[in-house]
Amino acid sequence: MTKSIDPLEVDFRALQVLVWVHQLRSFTRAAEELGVNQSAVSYTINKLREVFRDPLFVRQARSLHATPRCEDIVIQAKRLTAEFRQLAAPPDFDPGTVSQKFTIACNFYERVLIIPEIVHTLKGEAPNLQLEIIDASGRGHERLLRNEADLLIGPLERSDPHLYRRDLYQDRYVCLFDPAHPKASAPLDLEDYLKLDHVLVTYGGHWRSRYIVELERMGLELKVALKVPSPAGLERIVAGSRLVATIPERLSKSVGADLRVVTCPVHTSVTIGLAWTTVNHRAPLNMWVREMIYRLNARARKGG
Amino acid sequence: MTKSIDPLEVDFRALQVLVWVHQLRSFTRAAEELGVNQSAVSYTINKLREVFRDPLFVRQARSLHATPRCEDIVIQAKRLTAEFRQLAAPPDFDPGTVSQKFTIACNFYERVLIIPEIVHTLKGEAPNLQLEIIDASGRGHERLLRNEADLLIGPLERSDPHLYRRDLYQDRYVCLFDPAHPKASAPLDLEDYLKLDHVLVTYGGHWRSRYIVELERMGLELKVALKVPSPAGLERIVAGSRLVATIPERLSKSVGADLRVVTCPVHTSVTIGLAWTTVNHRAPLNMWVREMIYRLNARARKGG
DNA sequence: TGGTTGGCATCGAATTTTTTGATGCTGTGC
DNA sequence: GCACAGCATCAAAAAATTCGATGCCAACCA
Repeated sequence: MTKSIDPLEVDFRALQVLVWVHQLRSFTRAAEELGVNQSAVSYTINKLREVFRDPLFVRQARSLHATPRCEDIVIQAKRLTAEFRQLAAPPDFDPGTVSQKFTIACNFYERVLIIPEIVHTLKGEAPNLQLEIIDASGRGHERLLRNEADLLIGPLERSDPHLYRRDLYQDRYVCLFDPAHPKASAPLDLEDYLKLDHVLVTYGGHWRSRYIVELERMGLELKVALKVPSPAGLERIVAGSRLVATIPERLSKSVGADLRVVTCPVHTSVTIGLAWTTVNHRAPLNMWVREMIYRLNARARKGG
Repeated sequence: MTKSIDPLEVDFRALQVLVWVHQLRSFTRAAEELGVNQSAVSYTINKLREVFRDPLFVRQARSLHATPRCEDIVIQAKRLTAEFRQLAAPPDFDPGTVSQKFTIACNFYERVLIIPEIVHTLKGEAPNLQLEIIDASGRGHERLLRNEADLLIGPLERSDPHLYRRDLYQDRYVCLFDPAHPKASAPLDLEDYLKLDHVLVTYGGHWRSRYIVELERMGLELKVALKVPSPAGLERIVAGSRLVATIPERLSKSVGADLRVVTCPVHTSVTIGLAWTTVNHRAPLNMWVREMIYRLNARARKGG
């Protein structure tokens, strides 16, 4: 009779039935309200009676009275269902209130060209966001998969089956010369290019710049006079020297201020894009940040 | 595919499955833990995926990763299930902390003889209880059924099918005389009793004292010289007069201080008891109060 | 006092949901 | 490239829920 039913097999619909019966003081009308048979309501209330070990509702004279315990349970049930509903509702993402952590992995290029604007906009629209920029160190994919970063911005090569990606724009390569360099004024052909003394930016990790890959594909090789891990300080290296550096065009706007910029004769380009994992694919914050970055780069995408 | 499942048909067991999968990072081991088939876990998680419109768990390389939304949901799910468990658990009633309202209906007799001790004990053990004593006005049953009172203490007559009851003790009737009254010293027989001038305590409502009912049953009638609604002030009415009052013995200890008390020749007694409704039958507070009152009257019950 | 009625309880049948066991599929590690 | 781990999926079985009909009880009415 008073067999102990595991409380866990109560569902929120049962609580809903309880609330309606309590509200309407009638099994029959609650059943109508819920669009089910009266005996289904009876069944549900009986189950709840066993779960709570309490009569919940008793008939007194004409009307149905709720026990004190029932009153209590109804109040809690309303709260629990409301909270669960809210939990189940598609999270109405509000940038203004998010206070989550968000980590972006990227490298020098993106830190100089993309990140500042992102940070500015993000901090403006989501002031409480705990934003962190980490160095991808040429291992962006790995860091994504380890959940060390929520989003990777960088030059994307192969399409990794584990990652989602979205391209932002393509960037051509240009060569940086000291303005006094003999080849600095004329258009540069491939033959001349190969004769120059090059500063090679390795970008640290396993990354190999697209123009290097392209040259290799053609069976050619660069005369590398100096290797540097990043374009930081590149300007002062090239200035006043015979060295030539090949870097993405957009980067030259930043680091090539007083240098001569000439189109690179190796016709290829690097694709800058976003990458993320399935874990974050549907996360509202991640989606929102992705969308924002994509929009911020709309101009660059159109070749600006 | 993304069909919208009503969140209300999620039960707490499903949330439990979610929590275990999250904990163990494995459908299979969660299934073992829960003692069900792996495909049942898969089924449940799939249902939750539809409810929450989120993958919840994604496989990445070797391991199962939880989405950010999932992390959030798990935290909430733990809280909700814990709260529901507590709600479903038989309420471990603690008098020290109850702060409910509790209303006792009774009449003059009980207010004088029983209530003071009850109030004292109740306030001692349940300091936050909001206790209210209301006058039954001879309509105690009615007030109970209307939930105006949680408990009725009084002389119980017929056994009302709607009410539960528990008897406390029985009280015989005694007669109060002015000490100077000629009949005050000797034992009183029925013949003399009927010749006396009586003060009849009506107790207000529909109540008829048991000795009156008994006399009636014998076809006898009292010479009523004065009717008063309650024993309040009875002492001063009887003192210095020829009038005789018949009241329950225990009451005479309070209101008959300077009067002569003689056993009433109508051999009957009134039963004082508790009455309550089904609504409160299983309510812990009500049960606790009932038990306490019963214990407090243990002495009286043994004829003290 | 007996008939009528409103409303919850209960029963067997029908329906729906959940579980099971078997099998498929995909990515990993050797 | 093969074997394995582990989730997905399928059909059948089991269990839970709902339905429609009916029972039953108390209240109300004449």
